[in-house]
Amino acid sequence: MARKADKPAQEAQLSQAVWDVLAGQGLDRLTIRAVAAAAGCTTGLVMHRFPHRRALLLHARGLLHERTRARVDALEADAATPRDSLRAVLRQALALNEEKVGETFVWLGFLAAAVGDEEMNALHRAKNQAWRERVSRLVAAVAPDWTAERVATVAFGLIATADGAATLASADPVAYPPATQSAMLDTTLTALGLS
Amino acid sequence: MARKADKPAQEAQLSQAVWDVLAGQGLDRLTIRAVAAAAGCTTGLVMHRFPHRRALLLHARGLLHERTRARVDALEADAATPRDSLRAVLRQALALNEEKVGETFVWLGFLAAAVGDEEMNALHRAKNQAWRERVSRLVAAVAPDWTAERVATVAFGLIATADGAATLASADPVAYPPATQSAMLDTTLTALGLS
DNA sequence: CTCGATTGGTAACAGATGTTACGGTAACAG
DNA sequence: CTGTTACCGTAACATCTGTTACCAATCGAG
Repeated sequence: MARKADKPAQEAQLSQAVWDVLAGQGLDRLTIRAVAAAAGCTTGLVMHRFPHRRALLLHARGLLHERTRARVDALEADAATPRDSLRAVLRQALALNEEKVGETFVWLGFLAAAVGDEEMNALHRAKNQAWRERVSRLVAAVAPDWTAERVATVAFGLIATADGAATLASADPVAYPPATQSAMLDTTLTALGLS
Repeated sequence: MARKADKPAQEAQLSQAVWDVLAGQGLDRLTIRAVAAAAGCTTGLVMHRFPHRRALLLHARGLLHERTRARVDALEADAATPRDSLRAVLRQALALNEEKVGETFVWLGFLAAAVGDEEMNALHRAKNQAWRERVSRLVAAVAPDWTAERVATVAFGLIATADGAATLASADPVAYPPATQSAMLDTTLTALGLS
């Protein structure tokens, strides 16, 4: 072998650069050169780590999924009751702070990029299915006597509410501040008998 | 004057072309030439109608808003009771048919394009505020004894749910078919005491 | 120490993109 | 009928994009 190069670390750093550009400048400015500049390297390194642009995006997309999964796992493990767990997991999907606003922008950018890109779309569907199963499991734990159909319907509603609220809040933080998002989530959970 | 040219009609046709490209090929394929091809004209006409690309996108974005506003107005006028009105208006925000799936893709594309584009973002905020006021008004009509704060919170929740469901369903129509979306909305409305 | 392999930067290339300049053409005014 | 003016297609331009080819630097193996 030759030089010591921590490939996974570099790939993670490049993925981070993809996030930064995506959250800060939008999808159309997401170019190889912009990513390289954000990562503090040249386009050469980028193209040595990833065969082409799509591979870079797909890796960054997977890493985003992995990061949120780890965070949600920790939240779920730390919660005392199923109710707390469900609420905490849904709260982390909201755009309650600057970091989450950026993350929602990134999520939105990837979703928009998935239009007309089957592989990206498949990645989204897989991640979303895991997310749906998790919320369904938590709902079932809080309401053990519900039918599977009602659990699925309510889980869908909660996911739509949380993702939709994060999207709205990211695009208009003034109209939907953290306290408003939080109150809305609690109101929804209470109405559904889950709080 | 010279040749007869129905400018508004052409602008609308070009906006429709923007719409088609955005829904069918995604945001990164939304180029002047692609729009011209979809509209069946040349890039010359496009650049004669609009000073630059951004103006074209902004106009198309406004037209999308206008179209949905007209549709929602009609639904609200046709409804017999406030409850029916609220339900009908929220249902049209879902992705219940192929056309609405495409429209959601377009909405998503514009939202992603608004990242890092202040003018586009301002347009989104204005449209969203009108949407929020409308839903708030309908909720208040169904539940006249609620406080203004509860009305606002519930309206936010309903908008987030509908928009989120439309987004999820557009990206994964198999997992979230029309019947599932519809059932979810009714479940949410019932839980909130609005059906 | 030397050779080879690996790493990563430089620069070039082909293609696409937004935009502009120009020319022909059709309709209306007189 | 004719001149003028709005209309719009053609083609060029400069720029930006993804991608590739090439080369210098660096480190481990023998």
